[in-house]
Amino acid sequence: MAIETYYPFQEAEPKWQQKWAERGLFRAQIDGKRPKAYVLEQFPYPSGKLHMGHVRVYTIGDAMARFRRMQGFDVLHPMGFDAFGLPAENAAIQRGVRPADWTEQCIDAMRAQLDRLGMSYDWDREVVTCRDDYYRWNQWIFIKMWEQGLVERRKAAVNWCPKCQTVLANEQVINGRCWRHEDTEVDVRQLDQWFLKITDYADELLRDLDDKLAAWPNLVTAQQRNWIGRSEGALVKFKVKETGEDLPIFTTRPDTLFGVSFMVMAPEHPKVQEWITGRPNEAEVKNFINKIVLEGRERRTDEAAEKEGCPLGITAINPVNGREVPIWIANFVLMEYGTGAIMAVPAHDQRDFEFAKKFNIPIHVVIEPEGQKLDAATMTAAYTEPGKMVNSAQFDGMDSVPAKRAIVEWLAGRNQGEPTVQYRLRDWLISRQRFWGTPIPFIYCEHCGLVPVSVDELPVKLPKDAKFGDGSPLAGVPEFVNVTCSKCGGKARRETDTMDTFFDSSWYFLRYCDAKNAELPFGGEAQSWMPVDLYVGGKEHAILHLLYSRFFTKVLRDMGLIKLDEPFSRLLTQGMVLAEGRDPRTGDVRFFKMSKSIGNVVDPSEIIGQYGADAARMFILFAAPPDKDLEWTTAGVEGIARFMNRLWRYLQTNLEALKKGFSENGDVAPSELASAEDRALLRQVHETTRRVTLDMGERQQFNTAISACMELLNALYGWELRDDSLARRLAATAMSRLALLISPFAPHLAEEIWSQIGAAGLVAEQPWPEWNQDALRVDEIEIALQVMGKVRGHMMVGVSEAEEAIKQRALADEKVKQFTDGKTIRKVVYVKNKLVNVVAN
RNA sequence: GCGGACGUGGCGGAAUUGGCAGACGCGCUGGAUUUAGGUUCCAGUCCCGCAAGGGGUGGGGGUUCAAGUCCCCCCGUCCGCACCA
Repeated sequence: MAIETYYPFQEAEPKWQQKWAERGLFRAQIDGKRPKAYVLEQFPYPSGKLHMGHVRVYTIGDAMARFRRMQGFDVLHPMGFDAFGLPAENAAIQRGVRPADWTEQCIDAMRAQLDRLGMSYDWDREVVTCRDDYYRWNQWIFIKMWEQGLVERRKAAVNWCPKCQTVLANEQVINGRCWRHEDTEVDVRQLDQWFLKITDYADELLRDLDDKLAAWPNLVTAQQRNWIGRSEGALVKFKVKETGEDLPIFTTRPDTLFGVSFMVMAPEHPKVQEWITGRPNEAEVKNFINKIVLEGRERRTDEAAEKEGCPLGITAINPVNGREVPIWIANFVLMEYGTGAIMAVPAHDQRDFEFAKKFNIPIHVVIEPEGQKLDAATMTAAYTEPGKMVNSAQFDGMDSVPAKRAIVEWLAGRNQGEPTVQYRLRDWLISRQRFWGTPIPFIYCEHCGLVPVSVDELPVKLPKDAKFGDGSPLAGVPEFVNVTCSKCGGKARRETDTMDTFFDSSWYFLRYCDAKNAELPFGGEAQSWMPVDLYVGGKEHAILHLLYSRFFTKVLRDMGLIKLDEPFSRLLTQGMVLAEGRDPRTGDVRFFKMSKSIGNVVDPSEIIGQYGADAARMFILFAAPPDKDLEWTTAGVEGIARFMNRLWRYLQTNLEALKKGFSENGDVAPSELASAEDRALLRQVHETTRRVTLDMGERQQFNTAISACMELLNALYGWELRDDSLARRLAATAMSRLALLISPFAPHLAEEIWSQIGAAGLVAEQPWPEWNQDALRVDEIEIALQVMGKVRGHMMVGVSEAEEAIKQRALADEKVKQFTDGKTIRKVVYVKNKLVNVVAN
């Protein structure tokens, strides 16, 4: 009769969690003698409840942290909370609770859940961004940035989310909609706002992607490259005939300059208003501008949108040939990019071509494909490829590619243009008209104007209460707003905008290194711990958090706070957790991202209650490689629980033998074993050790590491545990090894096995096991016998057997003979320890 | 359109450098234990075939003694950006 034995995780898990805490095993210390490993997962927003996605990131990070600790690294594995943000304000509106109280409650609940999962954090370093011992350093950094000229307050066209009731950074607008409200289009408003000059670092942010972040996933570096959008070209000055002023434009195609047949300015271009004022068509132009602006940016930037334009009735003079061309305004030219004005070459740019056709503007061909003539009258599309220059004066006959440079040099010599680089990246709009964020430490003095708060007056604390609902909550708190100027003592008004919460998360990884520093945001300890060796987080931050953090690191470096170019040497972007659900539209059953609307959310607490934290952790690591999406299935979790119980049952069934074996003389050495079965098992113990070590350390493939452990257990079940000392010791070697190897994934079960078998101390403080090359060695190995690349049989060979002898034996093999019969042997290939391939025809 | 990732059994996924495709797990089939169900254990499970054998990693070509892996051309899926001059 089968023994009904189950691993009692309900008792075991809290017991070991308490022991780890008592021993302070996860407190990070660095002595410089041992290698360090900074393992970090993106900290959560404290919503009050962990979801499966959290469990996945934190399990991956914890497995790595535990592994590195056992390997003898000094490990920093901290946790904290990204605690500023709108949900706390919504809670204030809906339930009348203070954002601070609500947030702190949520933090307590989430910390408890993380502990229940057995996460090995150094809680002494906890960082909570909404506490003033953290956000005061946001303010400090902000003022230092101001001093460095990296902060600007200026009027600009900015994105406004009507739901958030605040402005957003460009990175937070997705297809014209708010990143938190997919259903909400953002408006464009002209407002005075605070910007961080991330564009000053555009070039370095781009360059370092190539070499310093070679270990990052391509997906992320490619997205960042795309976002920064470097583009080389030239600035060319056209002269406006009617006013004598310059109209500078940016182009990547100076080789097409001789083909310019019109110019286009963005409708918002400030010069437009100026130049048309008092002209006969003033009203017409203004009507057009209004129409375009009212359409909204999203409609306007849709590629499918019809090209619309309006001539200004003024002319520009082409610096290369003196040709006079009309200036238009049109919906497809954006004020934010380049100079807000372009030269249009319909023959060689598809947009310009469509526009010219629509409005009957001449087309001048200036580049032709090798050996071919282009006729402007019959062209149906722009020719955008390189080719031979024509109709371009002294440049005729040149290849268009080198001609770019030649033309720019020629222009530069006459002071009419210069080579230049444009970026798509915009400065980071950092101010928010919200309450629950870091107050921007500035005041507006009636006499002195904009004055930064002096750093020794920090923090500028948030008031406890405010009125939520309408407009900026801080503006409605007079005690907060009304101040005296620190310079002149006169009446002043405090800035009521707060910082984008991405400011908070752009440097929290540095604060963990020195979390209690009261003098500086962080000190020298950061130099010892940084960079983060493994950063685990979601792909959704590919540009946003990850770009901002890179920017901050470079800024803080240039302020002299740390010597460091990049914060995260290795990045692991984990996939989503999916579960089966029914498509609300088609009714199909398939896997979806867990969501309330589909009703396929699996609550981690329920899983922990039913199967235990270890089963949840192990399933998550086993079901898919970390960077891929994971399909959550109950059957899969049960499969893992079954493995854990099988392991447990082996221990219980053979407990006396294992305890005895463990107490007798330690691990078995290869030289002690005679029988082939024993040697095979010991070899597998070491082979498993090797595989798990490499899968974890080199490849971060936890799924295959766990498979290897399963195979070892299967082998142990298939091996006969005899009633003798050697066999007992071998079984104990295998069992104790399994405890060590699974401990990064299932730390509680590992401790329970370790203690039951009679081992001293905690698994969490054991050194990681090493594999023994002697144990891996074999005398004989089975190789494949192939004829013409097809496997026809197998054969045992001695590891030191001569190649020639092996080939002869292979040729003499019955199966091989059967397939080579009547054919000529052309060649015999031997691959050591793998196969013999006979080529015969 | 540009950029990135990917395509292997019924399913999740394995396969360091080109070297026995399908490890491990789920599911399924048969059997044992059990009053029964569950649990547990044993055997099987890429496809065709009674077998010998043949076919097989999205499709088509190529290199090679040997290709899931390398090269070329297609097809498809997913993700990001998108009138950026």
